[in-house]
Amino acid sequence: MSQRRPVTAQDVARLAGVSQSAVSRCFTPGASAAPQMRERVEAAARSLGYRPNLIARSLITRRSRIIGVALGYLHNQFYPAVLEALSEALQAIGYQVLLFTAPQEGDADPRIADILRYQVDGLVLASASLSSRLAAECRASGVPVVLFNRTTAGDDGTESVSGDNEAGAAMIAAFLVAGGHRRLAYVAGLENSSTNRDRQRGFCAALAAHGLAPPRIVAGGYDHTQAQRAAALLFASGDPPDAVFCANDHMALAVMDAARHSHGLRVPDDVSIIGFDDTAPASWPSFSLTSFSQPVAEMVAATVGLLVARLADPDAPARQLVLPGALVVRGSARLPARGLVTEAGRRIWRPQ
Amino acid sequence: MSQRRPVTAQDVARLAGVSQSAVSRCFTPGASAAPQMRERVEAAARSLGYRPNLIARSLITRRSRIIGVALGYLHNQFYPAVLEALSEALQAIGYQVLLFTAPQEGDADPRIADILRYQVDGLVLASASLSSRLAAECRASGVPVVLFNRTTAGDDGTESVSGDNEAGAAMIAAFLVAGGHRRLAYVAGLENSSTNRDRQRGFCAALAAHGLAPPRIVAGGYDHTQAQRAAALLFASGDPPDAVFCANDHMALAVMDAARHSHGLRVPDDVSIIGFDDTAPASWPSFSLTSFSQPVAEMVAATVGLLVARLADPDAPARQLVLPGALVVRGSARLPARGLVTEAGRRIWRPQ
DNA sequence: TTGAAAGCGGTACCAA
DNA sequence: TTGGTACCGCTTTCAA
Repeated sequence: MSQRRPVTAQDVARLAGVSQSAVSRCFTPGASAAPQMRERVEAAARSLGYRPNLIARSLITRRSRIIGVALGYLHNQFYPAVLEALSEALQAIGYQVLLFTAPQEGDADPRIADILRYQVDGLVLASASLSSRLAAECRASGVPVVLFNRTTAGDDGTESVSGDNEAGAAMIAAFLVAGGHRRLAYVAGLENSSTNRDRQRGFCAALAAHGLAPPRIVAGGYDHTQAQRAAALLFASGDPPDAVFCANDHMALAVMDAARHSHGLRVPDDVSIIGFDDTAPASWPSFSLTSFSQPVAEMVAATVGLLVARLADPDAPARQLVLPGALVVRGSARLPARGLVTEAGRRIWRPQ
Repeated sequence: MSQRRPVTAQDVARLAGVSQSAVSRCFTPGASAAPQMRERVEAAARSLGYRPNLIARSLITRRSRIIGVALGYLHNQFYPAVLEALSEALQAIGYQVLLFTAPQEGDADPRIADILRYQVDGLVLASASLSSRLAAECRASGVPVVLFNRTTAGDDGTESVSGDNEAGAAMIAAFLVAGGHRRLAYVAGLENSSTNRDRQRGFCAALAAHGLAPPRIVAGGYDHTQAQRAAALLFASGDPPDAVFCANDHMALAVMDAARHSHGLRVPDDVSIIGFDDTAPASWPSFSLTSFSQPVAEMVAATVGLLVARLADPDAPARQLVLPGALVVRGSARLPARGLVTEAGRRIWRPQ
């Protein structure tokens, strides 16, 4: 029998012969209620199929137990992995994820402003296409915001959790130089993203520090198709690179495929390719991609930690967390003579 | 200035010098309000940064404009693609997605029962690990439920949208037979899933219809690692198959990688491999996987359509939609002599 | 067209 | 420990 009118606490109260407040108390963890009454109420609730209405509850408690999560491009496997981990972690402490997908291009701000009307208890912004202004706006309205895998340009007090993009990219540069490469290229991610800015800066600065010329830079937009075009630009040119650092794995896989199948190059014999993120496909034998690993589990845990802390104390100082990663060495780039170590089952590079 | 107390319609009313109900009307699409008042209210709302509280609204309208979406394993690229499309489609008509990730193993029912307390307007269940009992329970509580990429065992009246798993698998069998294969294997998905049941049944029945022996069946659990083990079982055996149908792409990629890199086999010269779903990586040159394409866009549109229809009329008859797909032919399986056609830029197989 | 008032389904305070 | 009651922020009659 499909019941049209949902069962309310009032219905349960009537059936159990108690007041509605008593019913409420029976469903409130540390509230006072006599065992016998609690039993009667629970029996009534069970028989009616009563489920407390969380919407009504949050109206008064001013806590929805919902965290908004804004994501962009789910084709890059990094994000599904993040989303799954984040959702699991939040569910484990009694929160649900209200998902918000932002188009890769264009202004997603007006649409995400909507999410605030749902009274989310917090917000995780993991899309580069969301402006920093939006983040500031959310903070102004009192909603804790954590930027994930991105930072704001000026340190405007928005909390963030990210990997060490600059150090990672610098390590990749050092690794390639140690491997004897001299003609380097960088396939860039989204121009306006903080991750791309930091990775590019770290890579270029490290190359300069090693006395090398700046890398050739081609746009990849963190996009698979665009990265294929970038590969064509690089490999069909008169002076092809001997190593390519791609700003993320998603593009690196495209570049590797193009190198091998469109340009007849051997990897790493003819060209070394390195990615960033260390997503699952990087370890697949077809790719065996050397990549800088972002510590997804730790980043997610840190994000949840920041959220929880701020929920408990809205005036806690905002922190910008940068979590260290590791260069996971596989077969897509020529190996340097030294510095390779095995740690926790992964082969990583640790110079000196 | 971070405002602790959120702005309410009452605040706006006071500032604009009108009643609170008037403010409400100004934010209700087809409500009556004099242009001049509307202007005053909008100005006041703007200056205060007022955002109608959707939680409060849904308490009275009994519509949350939230759709719950339950997903399992996001490592299989099929699901991120579905989630993105679903979220976009729902956002476009003013709904948000409340995400629910179910562990691949174990009983996720108790945790998802929670989602009902959020008063979702509808539910999309796209995880095999959710019981049909749960679906029935949701329906009983009056929440429209659509099963996505799965069906219930008995036709118990739960709506569903799926690809034509049986016909697709049968077509794959016919394709392999036409390609001259005789020693077939099937890498199975989750044992208790409807998709696996249908694909296995379709494959086996078609083989039998062609007078072939039943395929060798090994368990893959829709999991990448398990599929690698399945490949080892198949290729290291005394009588390796000359063609393997994997119940989804995610496993097919693992099997292909194992075939090539662990067992020294050439694809498709030594063994043909076919998948199901036609996810993005299938078209990557490294794999060039022949796969039965599930029409994700159409499936998502149909799902949203069912939801909307049922929201409008809860008593509409429940429908089980099965959407046709196509066998997208690439390079991972030997080609039959005839039946290959190009359609909308895809090479597909259409026997007679 | 506008405002007053009655809820929506709960929580939380109060006095009993 | 219990029940009564005043809200939470909004929508929706109903009169004016």
